[in-house]
Amino acid sequence: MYALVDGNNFYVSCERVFRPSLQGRPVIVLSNNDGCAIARSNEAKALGITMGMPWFQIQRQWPDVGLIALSANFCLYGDMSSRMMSIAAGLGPEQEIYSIDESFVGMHGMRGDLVARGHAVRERMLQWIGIPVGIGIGPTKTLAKLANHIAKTADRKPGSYPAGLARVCHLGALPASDFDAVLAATDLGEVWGIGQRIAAQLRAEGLSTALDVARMDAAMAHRRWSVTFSRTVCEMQGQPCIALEEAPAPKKEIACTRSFGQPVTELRGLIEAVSEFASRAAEKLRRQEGRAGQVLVFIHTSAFRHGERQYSRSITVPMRRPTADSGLLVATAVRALQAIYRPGYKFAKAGVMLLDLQEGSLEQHELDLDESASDRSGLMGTIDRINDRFGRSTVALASAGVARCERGWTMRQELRTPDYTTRWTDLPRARA
DNA sequence: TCTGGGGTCCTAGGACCC
DNA sequence: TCTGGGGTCCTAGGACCC
Repeated sequence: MYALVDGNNFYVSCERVFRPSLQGRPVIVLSNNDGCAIARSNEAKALGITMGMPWFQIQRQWPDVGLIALSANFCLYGDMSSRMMSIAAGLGPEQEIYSIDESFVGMHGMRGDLVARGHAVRERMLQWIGIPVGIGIGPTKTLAKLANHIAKTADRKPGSYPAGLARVCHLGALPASDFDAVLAATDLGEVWGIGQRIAAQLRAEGLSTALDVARMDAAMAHRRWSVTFSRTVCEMQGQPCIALEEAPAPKKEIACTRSFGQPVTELRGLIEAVSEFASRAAEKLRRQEGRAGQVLVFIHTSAFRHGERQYSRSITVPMRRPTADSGLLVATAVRALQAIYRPGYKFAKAGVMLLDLQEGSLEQHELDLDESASDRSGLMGTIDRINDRFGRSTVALASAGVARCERGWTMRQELRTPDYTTRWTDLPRARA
């Protein structure tokens, strides 16, 4: 058996822990640049605000409903996430951390009442960190995920499912007829692995529910769609095809990309942005002790501005040898940028990706008489430790721009809450 | 005026090889 | 009139996830 523990409206719930006045009100959390909604409280969902809806449109459509919007505070969410994961780990012997607010737990060989155990962990989560979660249990990860959806929906919309499935739902414990009835009441689009495209194709075939998917022929699903989708069908039938991954695999590519707070036309601004993105990506790379063999840089204008001239280009540059040196990666990224930059456009977004990643231990050395290319891994380690201790960009490369306030490209975050749990000066105060 | 960021996997088709 | 067969590797693009 597998369980999936998932925070309800996670980012909103994190904010509510430190601002209880947000309880019961429509609250949304906005993406970087305060661009669009990426988390919604139940009240905001009930209003009709959808995932990814642009903020300017939401303001226009719901001007007078007391809606509270907050800029995303990923420091806070990341810290709350690790607390949540350690409590979720109490559910069973194995754990996979699947995303910032979701964790699969392997419950193989566990005896006793798994539903009661789920409720106990859920209560502990509420009491210890104040985050409400839903727990789904099933014989495969896909069914656990579906059970989680049912647990949360039954909680939020009474009457949609039998009340006993709310908050903690164990699909593996249901009699066959009840199992079928619950799946028949669930849209196929809710199944993990079925996105918009496949959902539309299945509907065109006359299928509409999760039960219809569970009754498909897996071999046919492979022939007509893909192996990936045939695995989804098998998992819906209770046959595990997707393993629990306890240790996170090293990344195969690392990206740092951002939309700008304002359009950028000058090369100078783009150089600053690309320098910063490349060094952020290099930091992530060193954290997994990897080296990059290639650097990709892209820039593009905003596809949403229909009246304006559009330009979009990317370029991939190989490194002479794989490296994790910020200086080399930044210099390469800037050279790549210069090759694709064209004046006269309003650039909206840029990004750097590190590709062809390899393990640091496999480094190939070469006879090198050029001192400028000497090994600076010690220096990089020192920079990383300083920035870990004193905060991001305490030490940075000068090409990323020194006067932060003058950089027009940095993102807008006008509605950001304090870093309650990760910065001494932001600690909440308790009054007697 | 204003529309996020970071990933993975699979497939098809072309290049290339013998 | 006639023009092989089989395999691998790489890349771009699609689809999916949160």
